Amino acid sequence: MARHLITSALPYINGIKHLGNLVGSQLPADLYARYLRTRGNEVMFICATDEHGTPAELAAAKTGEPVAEYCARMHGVQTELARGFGLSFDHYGRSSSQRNHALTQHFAGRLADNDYIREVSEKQVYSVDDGRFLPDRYIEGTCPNCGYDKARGDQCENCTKQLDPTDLINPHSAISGSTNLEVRETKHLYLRQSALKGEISDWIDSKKDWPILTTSIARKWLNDGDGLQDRGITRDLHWGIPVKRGQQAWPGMEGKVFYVWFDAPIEYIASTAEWADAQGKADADWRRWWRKDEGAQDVTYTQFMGKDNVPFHTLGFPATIIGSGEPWKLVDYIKSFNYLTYDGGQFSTSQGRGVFMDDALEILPADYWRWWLLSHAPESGDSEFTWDNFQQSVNKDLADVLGNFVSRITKFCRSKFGEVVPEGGEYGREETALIDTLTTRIRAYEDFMQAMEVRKAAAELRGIWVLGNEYLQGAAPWSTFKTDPEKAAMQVRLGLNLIRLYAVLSAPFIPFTSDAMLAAMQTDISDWPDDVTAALQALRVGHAFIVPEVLFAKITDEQREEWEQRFKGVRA
RNA sequence: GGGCCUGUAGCUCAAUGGUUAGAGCAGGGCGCUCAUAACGCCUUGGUUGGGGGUUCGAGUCCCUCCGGGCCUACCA
Repeated sequence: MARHLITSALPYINGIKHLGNLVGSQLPADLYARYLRTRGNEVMFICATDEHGTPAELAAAKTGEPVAEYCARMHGVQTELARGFGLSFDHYGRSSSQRNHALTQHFAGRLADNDYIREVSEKQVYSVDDGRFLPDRYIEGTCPNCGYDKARGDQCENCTKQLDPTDLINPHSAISGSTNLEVRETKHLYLRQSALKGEISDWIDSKKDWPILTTSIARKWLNDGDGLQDRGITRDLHWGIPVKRGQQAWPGMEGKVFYVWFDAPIEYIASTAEWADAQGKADADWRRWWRKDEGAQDVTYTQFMGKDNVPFHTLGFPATIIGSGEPWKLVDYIKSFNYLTYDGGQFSTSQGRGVFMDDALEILPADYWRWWLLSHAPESGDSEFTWDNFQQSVNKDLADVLGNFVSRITKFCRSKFGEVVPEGGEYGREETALIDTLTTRIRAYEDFMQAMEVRKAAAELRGIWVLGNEYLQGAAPWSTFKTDPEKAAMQVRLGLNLIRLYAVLSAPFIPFTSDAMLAAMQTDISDWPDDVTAALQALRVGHAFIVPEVLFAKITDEQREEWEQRFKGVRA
């Protein structure tokens, strides 16, 4: 039994995530975790909310809540939504946890001890009226290059010129509008990534099987310009992990916190510790997933993330781990995704554009979304969500191919034999042919799942569903019943067993429906079909079942049009 | 500006440099009547964005042009 550690990129705390966020990390990670579990592996699937940084403080200020309360509340909201989508985290932690405080401070201390930290004194813009230093992008003004009056301090969106905040004409705070800005001197810690460039570069080069998207982004950062740059890992904010050197005070760093991108990946580890705490387990129980000297040497660690997260996971976090000089587990495989776009534009949390997780669950069950998103996962390039495509795909795949298959065989059985697996008849040529084809396709499905080829796995699974309809059409029990009822019984028995088989195979994609299918078949036998012939005999003669409700109601044209209108603009 | 990704049927996508570029959906025809007007079979549909080059052979490699997207280090 292999051991698999799986992490999904941490969703940021400042609001409800949209479908693009979901499909870029949490959902495919869940697919993989569920698959590996059902294949008998020991799995630790970890996620958490990412709670620090300026946007969290501003979001809290907007609602009038203290930031700690805001984060606690939003963590609760996101936890419920994760549950609603069937995300099977072993633990959904918080980057603001005490575990993460201690670990982040520990890593900083180790990095300092190993001379991978340097102090840098720099000048930053301070907004007197806001009472805070402003990140470059929170300063607005007129672009000196093109005259655009809403240029940001890091870049002008209009002419794309890169800017320094001090370049702006009439600079003002993007938060309050205040022009009462001054440049102040402040001191920060930098992680000397440049000193680790060689090691990180060699490590990336050794990953021959990683997606091009992952390695090309990493190489770009490693080799662009002067190569990998040192990175500031502290900020002048109130909300965050106080800068400490291990458990010691860090002279000169009083009142400062670690940069959110320094502590967020460490939360993968901390969240596993939170899991142990929540389960009443010992430290050794989480450390065996992370410390190669305490049991993690045989762990396979896979990370899932959108492409925007790749630099921090290929460079920053590995630099932290390598630089610590301690035997923490480095990631073995990074599965990265492009973006899902919405009707030709971008999904946007800040602009409220697109479909958000709460809206999605309000209008349709989770499995509709899981199936569409995973079968259209943006693996080779950005992919687009349109209501038309969504309606067509879901109706065809789920309602017609799978749902209707379950419906037709259970209802036929009920009308001819009752709600019980019928007796009689033996397999003939058609049945052995079906089993051969099923076996071939299930093995292909396993390969795609193992390789995290999400779309191909979905297509293969769909193909397996189709085999059921093909079989029924050829076998035609409604015909054979008239001349050879025993043969019809055998055909129906096989059909009913296919439902159970499909429930098991489909569980990683559509777990709720899978449960409903098993419930209808009144069985909890969910072993993986290593032997298809045996798997198709799980429901024995005389076993009672229930004809289930329609598994997937179709999306009507009226619904599609209504949703198209409803989600057209921006939401408040 | 620089870098990376991408462009294949009406749509969404496949195709270690190697038969005649394949699937699903949509469209057309036939069949079936168990089923959510569902299912099955057959079928139409391509100058692989344009142009050059390398090769016995290019969707695939090289050059160039055009279109789309992303990143470019203080948002996360």
